[in-house]
Amino acid sequence: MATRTRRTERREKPLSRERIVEAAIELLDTAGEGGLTFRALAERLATGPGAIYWHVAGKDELLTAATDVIVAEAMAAAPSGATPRETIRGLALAVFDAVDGHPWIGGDLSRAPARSPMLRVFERIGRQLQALGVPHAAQFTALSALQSYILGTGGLNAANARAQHQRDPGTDRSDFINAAADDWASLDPDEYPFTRGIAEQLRAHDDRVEFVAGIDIILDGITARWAPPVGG
Amino acid sequence: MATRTRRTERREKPLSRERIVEAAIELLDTAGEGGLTFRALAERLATGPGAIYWHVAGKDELLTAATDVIVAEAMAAAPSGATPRETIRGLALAVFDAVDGHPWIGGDLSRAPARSPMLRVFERIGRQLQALGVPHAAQFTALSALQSYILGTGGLNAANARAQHQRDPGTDRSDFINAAADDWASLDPDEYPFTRGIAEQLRAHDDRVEFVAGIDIILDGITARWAPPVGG
DNA sequence: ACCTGAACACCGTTCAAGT
DNA sequence: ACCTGAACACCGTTCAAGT
Repeated sequence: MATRTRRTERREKPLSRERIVEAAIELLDTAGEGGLTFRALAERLATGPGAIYWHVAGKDELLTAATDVIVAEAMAAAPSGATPRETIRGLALAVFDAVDGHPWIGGDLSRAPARSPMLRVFERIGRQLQALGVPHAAQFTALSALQSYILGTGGLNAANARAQHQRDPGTDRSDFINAAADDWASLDPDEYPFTRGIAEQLRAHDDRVEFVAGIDIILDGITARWAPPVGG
Repeated sequence: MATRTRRTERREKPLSRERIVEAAIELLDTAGEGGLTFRALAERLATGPGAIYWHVAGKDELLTAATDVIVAEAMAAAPSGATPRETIRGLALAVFDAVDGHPWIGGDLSRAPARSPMLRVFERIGRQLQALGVPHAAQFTALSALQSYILGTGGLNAANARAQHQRDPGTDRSDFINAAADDWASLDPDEYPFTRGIAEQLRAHDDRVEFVAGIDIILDGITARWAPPVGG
């Protein structure tokens, strides 16, 4: 502490897994998925690429660890609602907002949850399904439907963010949506009557509102089948 | 045609975009997502990597073209059901089975549909929603819910296939599921009571049956809200 | 017009050598 | 125990040169 070596001049804190993951998140948030490089990361940490391998096994593990940090933060912030339905909405929205803020987690969310914070999300949603009165035999099916929907929306939003950034980094989200809506509106009326017809709904929609509407549709379907109407 | 040059000896047909995409699909099906390489592809086509760039813009376009071929084939094979609900089931299952047979399309399905065959899938599903009696103002929301769910399941299945292949290429699907179920069953009862409780349902479930159940749940929710009970 | 294949500018990862 | 950075074995992509 008292002696100041060249190393401590270049780097305030010693290297650690935590600091590496933190730097990786910064890099991913700033430069996108393509920005996470062992060389860029090493430069940011004022070391060589080899040093990182002492603390993490490889790039996959690093990305997974970064995703887990984001999800765990989102979980900690998720409010507990007054009803099971509101709590499920809150948990689902926490995941939605996490992807919105860090689109690069979208691709990694679907990996086998194993012991990740994502397992905790679905544990909590599952308990609310129980509270809703879904019988034991139907719980796996009910949870699976919600899981596919939530992770699917995440993946879709991540893909959209990527496409938007790739087409023109300076472009706004609403410009991107408007371009897509224009595209739909210009489709052949004989081949795509339905898609043409909802082009203006695409233009005017709010991703977050649509997401919650989907959650409610699925919960309606679940409760109609399995939960007593008084409980829903 | 009559003269036989060294080139025609090494390659029966001339290079073409179609042949390149076809070879890419074979490579992806055989060796997985990591197997698609311009060098491997060039070798298979008995040419140099540069030749491929004359016919396709780059790797992204190649992967997209390959995905589109698989989806288009799946669409062509999708049967038209007796009711709107059965037709939607058939279309959704066609996508499900396509991902099952070619897991590498899972990651690419969520890209902006633009003019891809995927747009045709959702056009057809949308028309069935119309036939079901979903009013115009709710059609975008209803379709979005189905879309997120279908693509989400696809992404999840693709991720599972990847994880399974990565952990142990020789392992069977049921071994993989059993290992996950064992994992769930061994979780801390205080922290994960719900997940523990559905471990045996995970072990016994059938992906395809669960997928259709989810489609039905969503359609129940949609019809309960928007379609007259006689029409559902 | 189409193909060739060496070359360029990157990657993730390893590893002998240092402290 | 932890770090360094050159080196290895790859990539996608380009491009001068061929036919």
